[in-house]
Amino acid sequence: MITLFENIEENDIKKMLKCFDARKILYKKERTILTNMSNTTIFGVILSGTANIIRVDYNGVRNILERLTEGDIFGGPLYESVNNELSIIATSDTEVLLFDYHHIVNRCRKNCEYHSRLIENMLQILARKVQANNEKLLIISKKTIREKLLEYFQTKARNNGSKSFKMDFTLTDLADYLSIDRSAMMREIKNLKEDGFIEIINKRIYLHM
Amino acid sequence: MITLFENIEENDIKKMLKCFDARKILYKKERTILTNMSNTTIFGVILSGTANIIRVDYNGVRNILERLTEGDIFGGPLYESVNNELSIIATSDTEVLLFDYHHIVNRCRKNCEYHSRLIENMLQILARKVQANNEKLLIISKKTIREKLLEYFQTKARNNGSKSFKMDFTLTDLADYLSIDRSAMMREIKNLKEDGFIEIINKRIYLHM
DNA sequence: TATTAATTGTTGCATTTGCAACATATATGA
DNA sequence: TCATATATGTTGCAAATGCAACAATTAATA
Repeated sequence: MITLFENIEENDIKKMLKCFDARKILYKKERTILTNMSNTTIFGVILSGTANIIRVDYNGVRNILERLTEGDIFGGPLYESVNNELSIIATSDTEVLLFDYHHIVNRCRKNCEYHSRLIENMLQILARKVQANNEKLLIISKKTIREKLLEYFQTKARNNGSKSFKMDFTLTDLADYLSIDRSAMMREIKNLKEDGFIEIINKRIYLHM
Repeated sequence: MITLFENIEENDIKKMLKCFDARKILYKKERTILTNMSNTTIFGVILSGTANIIRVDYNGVRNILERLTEGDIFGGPLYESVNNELSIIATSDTEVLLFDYHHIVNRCRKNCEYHSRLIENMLQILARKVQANNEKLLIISKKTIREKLLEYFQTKARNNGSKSFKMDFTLTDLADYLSIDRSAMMREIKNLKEDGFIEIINKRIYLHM
């Protein structure tokens, strides 16, 4: 899986980060990495750890938009025209690299050769993000909770090249990720078990279909 | 709005398209531009016209994933791991340019200078697509039909820099876009009107909030 | 290890939604 | 222009969902 600095010399990376005025920051679990991202060009890369992009609306309803892990990118330009309710929250101790998005898109005067490589990496990462977004759209576009769960489970299993996968969400978070009521989801998971579609053995879900 | 060949000389574009073995094809309204995209690297640009990316599942439920207009890109690599139920359908007479995605990512031996420009344009387009995807995710992540409609209307109006916007979907298509039942949506639109939230005057929606 | 916090599991009930089946209006094409 | 197709609008009803409130289990931490 390509990362932003793939195939760039250690030395060149250092130079670039200096040129970008990049800051490496460690966020403790539960801390807010970014909020109110619209109209900023701040941009980040997860170096280690995990984070969630969440929306909490005026009713206090929490929605997990996306789950970020090592190598993932985030920041203003990707949510530009989007409203101001988004935050990025560390879900474990998480190290991020922050800098201004313009440094990626606009070459500086020096026009370093490795900048081309950076842009190519960025392109790949964005293509992957589009893909992931489309996957999620297809999941939550399903009408019923049952179908959403099945589509989610199948997608996870497929990406795992298997008929099973390890849950990386708590069930509470999964409900917020799928934008459904938790208790209704529990009810449906129970149904899926009873109907023999799935089996859950300590945090691993097995698909029988 | 950046297009794929922005800032590339007319002549260079011609050379590139030859090198890419690109085909320009006209699809009549309602014709299928692509289906079964997973595991292909076929890639396209809309030159003129409009198209929808749709999913029709085993129950015959139609879902409009995305609406494509001039300058938009589409194709295998963006839906790679996604299932095989997707199709791209022309919604008006539509001219597209088709070629293999590899030509974008992998520079050929000639290593033409304008290829860098192409990749930078592609990066911008992808970033915009990520943004658009996130917008849609935030809309359909709302739990109720009422909230989905309001979020959709507000997003459209905001992108229009206004308190109103022109509908570019039929209501039937809007329901498929938002993944909700059409009749239930009509009911809710009626409620929104009665509650004074919106007003619809021939295909233009005015927000009063 | 004891205490507290968080997660999982369950249920009744009101509300929302989807579905089916219409009527009406508007658009399209022979 | 007439006939047909498509889009809009409406309703009753069954099914699915969200909400609230709770118990039981598991995890976190003082």
